[in-house]
Amino acid sequence: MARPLPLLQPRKTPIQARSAHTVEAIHTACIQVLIDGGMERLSTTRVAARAGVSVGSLYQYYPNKQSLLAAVLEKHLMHVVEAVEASCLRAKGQPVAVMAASLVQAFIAAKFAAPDVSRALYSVASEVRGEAVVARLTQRSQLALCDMLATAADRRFGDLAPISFVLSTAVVGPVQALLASSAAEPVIERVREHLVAMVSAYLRQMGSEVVARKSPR
Amino acid sequence: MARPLPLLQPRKTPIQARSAHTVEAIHTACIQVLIDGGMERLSTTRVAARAGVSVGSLYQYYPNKQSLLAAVLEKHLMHVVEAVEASCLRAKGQPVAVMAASLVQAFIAAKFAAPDVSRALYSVASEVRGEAVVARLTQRSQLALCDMLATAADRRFGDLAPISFVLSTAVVGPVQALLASSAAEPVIERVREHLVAMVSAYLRQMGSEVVARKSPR
Amino acid sequence: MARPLPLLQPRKTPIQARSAHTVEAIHTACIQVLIDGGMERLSTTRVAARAGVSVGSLYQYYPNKQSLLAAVLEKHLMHVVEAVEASCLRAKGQPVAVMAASLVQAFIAAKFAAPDVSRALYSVASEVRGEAVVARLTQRSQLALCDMLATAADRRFGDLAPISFVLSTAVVGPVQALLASSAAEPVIERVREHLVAMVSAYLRQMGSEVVARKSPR
Amino acid sequence: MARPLPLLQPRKTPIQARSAHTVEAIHTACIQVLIDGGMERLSTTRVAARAGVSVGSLYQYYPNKQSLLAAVLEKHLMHVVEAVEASCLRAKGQPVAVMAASLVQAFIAAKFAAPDVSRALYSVASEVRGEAVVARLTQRSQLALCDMLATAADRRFGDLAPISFVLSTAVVGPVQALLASSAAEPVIERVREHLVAMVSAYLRQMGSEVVARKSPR
DNA sequence: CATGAATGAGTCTTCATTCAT
DNA sequence: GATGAATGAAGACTCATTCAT
Repeated sequence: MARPLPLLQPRKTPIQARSAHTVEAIHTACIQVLIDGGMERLSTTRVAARAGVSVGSLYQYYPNKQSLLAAVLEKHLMHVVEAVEASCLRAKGQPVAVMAASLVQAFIAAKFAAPDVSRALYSVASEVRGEAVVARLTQRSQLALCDMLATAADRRFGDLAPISFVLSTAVVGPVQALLASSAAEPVIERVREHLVAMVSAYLRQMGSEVVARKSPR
Repeated sequence: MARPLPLLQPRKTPIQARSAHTVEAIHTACIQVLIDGGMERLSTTRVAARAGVSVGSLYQYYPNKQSLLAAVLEKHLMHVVEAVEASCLRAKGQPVAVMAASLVQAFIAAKFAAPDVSRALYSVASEVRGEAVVARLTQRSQLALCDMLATAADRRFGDLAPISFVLSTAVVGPVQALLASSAAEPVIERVREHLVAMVSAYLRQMGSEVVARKSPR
Repeated sequence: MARPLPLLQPRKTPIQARSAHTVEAIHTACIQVLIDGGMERLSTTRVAARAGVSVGSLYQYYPNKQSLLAAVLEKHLMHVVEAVEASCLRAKGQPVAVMAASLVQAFIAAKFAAPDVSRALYSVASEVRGEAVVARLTQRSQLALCDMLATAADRRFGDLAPISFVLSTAVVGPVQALLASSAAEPVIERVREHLVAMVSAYLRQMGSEVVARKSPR
Repeated sequence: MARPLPLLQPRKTPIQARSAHTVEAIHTACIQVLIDGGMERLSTTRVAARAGVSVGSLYQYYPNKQSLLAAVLEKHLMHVVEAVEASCLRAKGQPVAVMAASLVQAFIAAKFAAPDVSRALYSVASEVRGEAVVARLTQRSQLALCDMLATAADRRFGDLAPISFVLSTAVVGPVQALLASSAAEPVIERVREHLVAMVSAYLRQMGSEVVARKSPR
């Protein structure tokens, strides 16, 4: 990946800049092709053509098709995970109701920022390599969730593992269904409220109540 | 497509004695191939070979690869839906906690009856044709859920649509994750309890409490 | 072809009657399939289905696809040849202008009686087996033409062979072009007049003038 | 499709040095296969093999089998059309008898330059795509014919459309028949004389005589 | 380094033909 | 005699990947 840079570099890493641009173009093209053709129609040639580069160049950056897909999926899911992590940080020390709202809100916002992209990547996620990526990033989310949950203002939890597992996976079903049906905004809104309610109720249920003091922490 | 109604349609059946066997063999082979190769390695030739029939025979019963996959997916999901429907019938008139337990239990049991099959079919579900099948059967589940929810002993619900939507989709995420990670029995057990708790809490939360009387019915 | 008839036959050759009907149905179906799919889409299965019989039955009457096509082509061309023969008989002893008109008229009428059939069969005619059929029937036409030409009232011909050859082939080009372009009636009419003029002029040119007597034979 | 205009389009040419060779090889191979197997036995695999390239290469230059055939047919017919056009130019201003001779001579020469190729391509011409090519090029011939006929030294014509139509189509029948029967040289010669006579007589018949003056050029 | 022509195994699908019922 | 299920070779076409330029 990190090829040795030639010794002289008049401008800011010109070659890397070019590479970065190419990689970015390939990445975008891959998603485009996926959106309007699905996994079925995706081919390295097509992606390269759409990106405006040669197939050869594509293979310069990705050793094979699978790795390209994995990279694209990873980047997309990374966004989602980062959104979740950020929301976890923001909700630290808050009551579980706030946590639930923050979490669900962040997840849905991230997924619906580019619904067609999210939709297109589901078929990538169910590939062999894709599942590994999903698993890895899901675990990362769980870490952030555990971190957050441990600081809940109004609840104390026993084993955080199953809770974070459920939290990190329970919303994907409904969201996937919404994406698949190209649901309208108000429908999404209503479902989001329900999910907040569900998660909130779940957390309240699973945690033992903490007697409120003056300043929690 | 048109499943034979139990007692009618005497015609065609005699000759189909063999056909039925062939179709069944193809069906099974398709799942086998899917299990040990995934969508990536699934080809009509491979399926036919595994079924011990010629490709030609496969195409006698399915106009193309997609329709074969759709049929296989449909049959599998139908089992799940039927399990859900049965559980909904059984839990009618019970308190929501019972409903939650019944539902989650039925869904997980159905999915884990043949974990590898369930796992293998996720990649089929994310195909174009697959999504349609999923959507159709999900809706059918929702009908059964609405039916059940309307009879809850301890709660009364306003708009059942979003609730049945959430119920029918919220458990698939966790279950999919469990399947993907080939989770061990105790883990599954623990998650199931959590899911029951979550669904139960959600339903209690969304419904307005009914003052208990002398047990209606 | 002529299978031995069983010894007892109460009605008018019942088996043959049935066979004849089946053969006819297959024949018609073959043309239909040809018309709306071309040679490309023609298959024995399709023809049999369209004829309402089983493939097996089709193979009872025709040993293979080629022979079916040859038979269908032959039957069609036979109509044309018979029309030409009839016109030759009618024009016997007439002046060449009348012969020309009679011939061209008959040929065009025969071809345009069912334009789509004529059109569809061109692709059959260019098959290996088809060319043989065409050659054979063309020769038969030439015999009739020779017969007729020898009786022309106003001209005497030397070598009839090349003349009958040219006559039997010169009109097919224009007619084929008209069929291919689905020309409208008035266009066809105009071209027919031209062809009559051409053939007429040709015959007048090639024959040595006969001094008109009182009763030309 | 877009034939390279002689002096323009410098781009792509360098790399095409090889491509050109490949394309040429495919073209030739296609004709070879056609000659010794007919449309029936023509397959892209076979053509590629005969050309000494891979199927993939064939598909790099032709999107599908049909387009390959259309291209091959077009190239062949183009030769014929160009021969006709050239003969039309040469015969401009001559008497119709000369025109007839020039035209028939050119057509027959073009077709018999490579009789097996001409023969092989008849089956291509009766394909769907082939008919379109034939129609297009026939029209182009008609333009040249009209141009020529308008300058006839000894005749003046009314509506040139039907005449050019008949001229451009009337000789193909006899020629096709000669090709099909692999006629010997003297037979061809005799038929050619007849065709010249026929066309000549036709043109004299259809045009109104022009009073010869001091030879207007 | 980029390019894109070439490869050829592999995919889906069709179809003539046979044969057990 | 009729049927139509089964066969499997063969066809059209695709695509990941390589490598000479």
